[in-house]
Amino acid sequence: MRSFIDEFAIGAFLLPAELEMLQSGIISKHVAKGQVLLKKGELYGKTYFVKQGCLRSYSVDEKGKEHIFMFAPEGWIISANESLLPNTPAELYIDAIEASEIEVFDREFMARFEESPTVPRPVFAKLVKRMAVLQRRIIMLMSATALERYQDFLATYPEMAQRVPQKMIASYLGITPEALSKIRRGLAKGHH
Amino acid sequence: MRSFIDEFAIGAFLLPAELEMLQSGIISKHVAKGQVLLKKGELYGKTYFVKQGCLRSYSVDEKGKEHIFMFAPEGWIISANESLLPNTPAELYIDAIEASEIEVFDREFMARFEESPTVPRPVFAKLVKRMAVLQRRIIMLMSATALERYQDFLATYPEMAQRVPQKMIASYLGITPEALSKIRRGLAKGHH
DNA sequence: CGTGGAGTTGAATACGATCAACACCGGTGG
DNA sequence: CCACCGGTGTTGATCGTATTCAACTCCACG
Repeated sequence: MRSFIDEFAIGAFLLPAELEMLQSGIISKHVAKGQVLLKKGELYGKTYFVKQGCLRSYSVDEKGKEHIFMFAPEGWIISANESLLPNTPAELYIDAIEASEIEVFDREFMARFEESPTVPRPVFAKLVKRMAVLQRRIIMLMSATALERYQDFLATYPEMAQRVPQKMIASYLGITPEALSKIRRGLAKGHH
Repeated sequence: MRSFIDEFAIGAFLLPAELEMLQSGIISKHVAKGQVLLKKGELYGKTYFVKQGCLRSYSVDEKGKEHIFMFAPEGWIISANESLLPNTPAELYIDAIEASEIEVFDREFMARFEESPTVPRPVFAKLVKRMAVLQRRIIMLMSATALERYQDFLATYPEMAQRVPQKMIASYLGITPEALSKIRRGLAKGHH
């Protein structure tokens, strides 16, 4: 169960004193399944690193329907506004879909992070990788059918299909649970 | 017509010698309307800064249909794989939809950039802002109708609606030109 | 001029949403 | 231990939105 500091090799960029100060801004905690960590509109949107378990971020539209923006299993970072900017209200909800061990980067931590005139490359690299994921998702949403998106999801995140309930996969794919059920039926039939 | 160096105040982070070296890796050039700058699959995907004019990046699906990933008017940076990683094949096409003045960051520039253990905060901040744009787009694609997405596009990029042909807006919204035409008719009728 | 791309319109179609009903567990409490 | 319950997933009927295909207009540009 690696910590954020381990995962990003942040230590290598800092003096021991700086490292300790940074660590003091990171709070480890346990969250129960279903626990809501952040609600849309909250200020000082915290950022979370998942050591164990799985979080998700999602929006809720006018009709009360949830749309999952991302899943965050072990090793992932998740925040409520993809902008890590301070004082901007969260755009998403975040909750735990499994009992999880997480690290919380609080307001002071983010502020300290903001002050630095440069950003460690591993952090930048992680962001860049995530951009690629989002880009791919947009292209898929624009050009692929629900079936194709589901197959792509299975190929890209085989483990998630086991871990999360089907209705959440549907929510992530941008379709209804009923539609996903029918797609799966079609796959089962057509396969032999 | 600001340059990349101006726009991101990169100069403030560097010694004069470093700055000059950096500038030597940036090539200014003029591209004609319709000119293709980068094709999907090319290695060493270059990155472009738009001083004047407008570029776009897009994918082409199996049926030959184009899907516009982003427009890049003045002051924007655009690249073919959102990952600025070296040696990864471009995932998108890039071309000029207007005659444009651009700055090209070539392979050496990117390599030099990659070597640095840290990233200037303005560059990071720009990336973070773009993430927020992509996040919003994904939520819209999943939860909003074509009409809502069009209205959101008009509100968010009022100038683009004037500059680019309608079929490209449709392509950006993830719908067909016919569908957009009908949506516009509906708006015109319903409005008085 | 005339030609081709852009936009519009209409008819037929397809894909996914909605609504409603039901089967299938996995608890929880009697 | 069993009965009940709520949540998850399935199925079918119907509806709506956007696609596809084809025809036509209108310019911009050669």
